Amino acid sequence: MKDSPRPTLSDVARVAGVSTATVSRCLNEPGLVVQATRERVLRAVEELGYTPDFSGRALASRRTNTVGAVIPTMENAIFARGIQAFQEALTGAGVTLLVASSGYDPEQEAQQIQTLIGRGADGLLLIGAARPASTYDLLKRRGMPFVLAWNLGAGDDPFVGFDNADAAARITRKVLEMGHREIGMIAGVTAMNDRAADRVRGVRNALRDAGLDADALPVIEAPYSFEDGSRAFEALMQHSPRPTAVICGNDVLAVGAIKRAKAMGLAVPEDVSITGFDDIDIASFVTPALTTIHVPHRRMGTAAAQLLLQLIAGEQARRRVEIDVELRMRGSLGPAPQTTTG
Amino acid sequence: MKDSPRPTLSDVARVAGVSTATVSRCLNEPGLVVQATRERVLRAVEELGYTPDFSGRALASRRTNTVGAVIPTMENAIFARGIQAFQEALTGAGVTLLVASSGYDPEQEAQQIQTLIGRGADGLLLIGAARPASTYDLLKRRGMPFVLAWNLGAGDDPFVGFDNADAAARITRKVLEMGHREIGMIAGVTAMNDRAADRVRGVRNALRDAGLDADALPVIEAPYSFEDGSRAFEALMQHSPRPTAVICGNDVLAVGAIKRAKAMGLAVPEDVSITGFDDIDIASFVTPALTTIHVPHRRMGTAAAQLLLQLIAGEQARRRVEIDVELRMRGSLGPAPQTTTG
DNA sequence: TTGTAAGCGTTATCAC
DNA sequence: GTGATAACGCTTACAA
Repeated sequence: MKDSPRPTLSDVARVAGVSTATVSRCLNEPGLVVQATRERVLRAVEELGYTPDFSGRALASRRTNTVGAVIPTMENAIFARGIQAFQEALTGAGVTLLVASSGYDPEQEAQQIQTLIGRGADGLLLIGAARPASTYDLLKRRGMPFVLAWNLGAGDDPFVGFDNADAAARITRKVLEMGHREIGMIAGVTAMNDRAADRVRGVRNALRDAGLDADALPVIEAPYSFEDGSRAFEALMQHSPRPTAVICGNDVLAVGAIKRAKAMGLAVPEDVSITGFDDIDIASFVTPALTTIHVPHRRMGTAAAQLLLQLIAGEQARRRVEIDVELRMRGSLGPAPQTTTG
Repeated sequence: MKDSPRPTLSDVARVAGVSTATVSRCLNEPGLVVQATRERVLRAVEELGYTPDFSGRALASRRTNTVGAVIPTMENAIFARGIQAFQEALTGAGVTLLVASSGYDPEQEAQQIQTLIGRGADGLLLIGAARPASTYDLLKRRGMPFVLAWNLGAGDDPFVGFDNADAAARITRKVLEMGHREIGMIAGVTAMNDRAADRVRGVRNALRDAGLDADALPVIEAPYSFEDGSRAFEALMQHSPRPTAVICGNDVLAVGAIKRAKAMGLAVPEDVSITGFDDIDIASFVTPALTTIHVPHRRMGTAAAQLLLQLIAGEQARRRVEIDVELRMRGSLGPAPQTTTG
């Protein structure tokens, strides 16, 4: 069990008594090689434990069969799900996925994109649409196929996503419809996150459309954790007048809010309604279950893979794929309580 | 904004009016090049938007500064967290991470390992210790540094993990200490998952040590989802005698179990106690909060990165890093109810 | 059907 | 300090 150096194509060729070209053909186009030779070669491959070297292959063939994805973080359940599905779809097509994470930092994202290009990625998956023009320039100068996901793309950039602002407006209209007028929002951190920012914008739009003062909406931003959702909720309840409904930028914040509401002795939804966004597993498991926007993250990942593969293959494809999201009405949103001050 | 082919080292060399060797030096050992030349070269790099080609570099230098990780799935929160930390630590050291997922299938894992070796990974992170001997052979024949995580390694294989069986035994002893004698278990799927299997074994060991019949322990296996935890709980409650405590193989199953218990009109922990494992965020957020085993997933990921980097560098290192896990006593585990038939 | 040989983009060893 | 030039492991015309 000693450290043998990695065997190369020529090692295999020597052992099998053929040329390197034949070995290469056996591995890539077995049909071009006669059975007897093929068996001899494969036996040598087996014996030496040969694995093709990716760099050599990529360099010679100018193809990598690789795509890259730059996501903000794996610790967000929605990306974990979506990327898992994205990967499964790629694997099915014989393509390898390289994942990098940017920590929501556009500079890091640009850096990671450079790295992935350097690694020969045939195409890229990126999250959201907001990034420096320089990053788009880079992509386009290189003719690098890319797909944006989890949001709509601007211009004619290819995307597989949905309108975060519109969805947020939809859930807000529902809240208004239930009679709420004192509304607060717990948003995800909007800096460098167009999805979070769009959701805030959507809520404001809906308020404005209903003739309310959108600027008066109290918004507290919070990182993606139950605990931060809880804290933000408590802070929001200090606002006067106290909100009867709290719209959250994602389900994790909403679950945190529900928990704190209960701890504060507020009944949900009798005293205060709470809504989420994303419809991750826990949304239907929390009590009361969360009224939220259902986003089919896995389906989005799969569709993104399909589009990206088509773009890479240079096939004709619908470049702008809008994914349907749905309002899921559950127990956490109820009618506004009767005001006692009438 | 047209598709320019990727510029190469010689393009830069030509534009800067120097040799490719000089350009290479500018990028890798700037100290070896005089300032004036360096500036000229860097300007050319900038102008052309040159990015080094990874394959060419890897081929020539026989180094990749890349490590690979093969995890079962990104959809499990504990891996998402641990891998995120692993990646951050690597990035800090200038090393790129390639992530692949195996779907808990040892054959796919072996396949992914081959791919990562082919891509020139300098080292690998693998989850758990149970895999075919052939996989270990492959690794060792190649002299490929690797680190196992989330479990102890056998022999002197390097690992950063903890004793799943021991931890499960610990929580079981606590359950026994609270007076429970009718115990049931909801386990993760144990096929091809040594962590899940070890946890079942640990529970049985503790029962045996307490003089109970370990073989009589009702165990239901369930996939990693709230819903499956719920279903398994309901099934387990049909068992006679009905368990007064249900030990779950992970927090997700436990949260599912708690929810169903409430829906069945059983108070937790008054009527039935429920415990988890992992201590993911939701464990402290569910009501009642989950008694569970706290595993520092991020710390494990960071430590795994450190060990792997040391092994790759050929440095002396403690190869067997056991991570401390702790029993977190919370509301979901209470004293056994008094038997009415006693 | 198989072999020969010319690259692919980089690094690294020599000279100069 | 800088420039030729030979690898690195593989694919792919083109020849045989």
